[in-house]
Amino acid sequence: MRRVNAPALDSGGLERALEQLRAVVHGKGLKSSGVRDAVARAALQYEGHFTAEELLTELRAQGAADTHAATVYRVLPLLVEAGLIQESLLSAGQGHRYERAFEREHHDHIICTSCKKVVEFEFEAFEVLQRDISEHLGFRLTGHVHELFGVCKNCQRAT
Amino acid sequence: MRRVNAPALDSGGLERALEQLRAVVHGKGLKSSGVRDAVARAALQYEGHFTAEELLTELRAQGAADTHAATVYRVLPLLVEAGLIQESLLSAGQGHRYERAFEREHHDHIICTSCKKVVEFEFEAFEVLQRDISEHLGFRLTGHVHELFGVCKNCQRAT
DNA sequence: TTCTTTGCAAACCTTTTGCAACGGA
DNA sequence: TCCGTTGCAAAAGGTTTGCAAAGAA
Repeated sequence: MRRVNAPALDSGGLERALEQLRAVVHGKGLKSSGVRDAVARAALQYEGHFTAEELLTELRAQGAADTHAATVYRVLPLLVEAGLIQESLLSAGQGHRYERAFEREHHDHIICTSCKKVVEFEFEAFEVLQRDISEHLGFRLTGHVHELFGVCKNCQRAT
Repeated sequence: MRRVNAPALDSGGLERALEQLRAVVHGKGLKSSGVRDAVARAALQYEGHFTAEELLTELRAQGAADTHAATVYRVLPLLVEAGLIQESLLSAGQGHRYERAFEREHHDHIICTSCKKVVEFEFEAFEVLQRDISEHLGFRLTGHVHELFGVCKNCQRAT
């Protein structure tokens, strides 16, 4: 088991990601667009987890003042489909959350219910067991959600 | 690992559950009520997973014609607090889902992404590993969400 | 030019809240 | 009687959609 960190995507990675997005977009018979690329860039460079609303705020802070919420909501599923981001922190309620998936390794989350801190980790044994179980139950495994909740060291001490 | 089934709650279990609800309610300085008990009964007897809306439909089908959605939304968190039901199928999107928790063992879910079938299972090894990991990361584990997605045997064949 | 994308506003859906009437202890 | 509960309607929060103008190929 090990913690997993999310180093920022460098400009090369950003380029590769946008390239991948364009490939998917063209593959679907759609067109590229500057606005969509801007949303993708903001999502890829966002540090940590974000909602549509938070991404919009970030976009506006970056100068894309007239980007509209509806556009962000329209672009996010495309970015998921292209593998640039993925849904995450499903249990957080109210508002879907996303995080970068492009050039980032698989991981699960443990969340402090007191201070909301999120630690990301990877544990191969889980992955193996999940595949075993799925097979036993007659399923071909395609994905999973695995979130742990607890109280972190800091918050335990504070009590 | 084993499949876990949810046998219906018999009238004795129903009585115990309502008793437990009353205890929690009184413990909070609140009052019992017929409407709340009716919502609890419908929730406890609901087969499978349900949303607030679905529970409301069921209630009305059972003759509680004037029960209002707002009431259901107000009662559900109480039922969770009293341990009669729990949130479940977080990943299903649009609308919180619940299932009975009272006199029912812990389990996780695997969902067929094609036909939406849900199989419930219990795997002690997961529980142990989760505790280990949490400890390693400095957390005191208090809960988790674990949902697997895949394609069930039937749907694999159908392809 | 031909479609797709975007901004805008309105619609939607689920859930929450204020309030007056009702009901339990 | 006192205070919590309920129905109702309105509001709120997140997301989707119809439409005309703007943009990509």
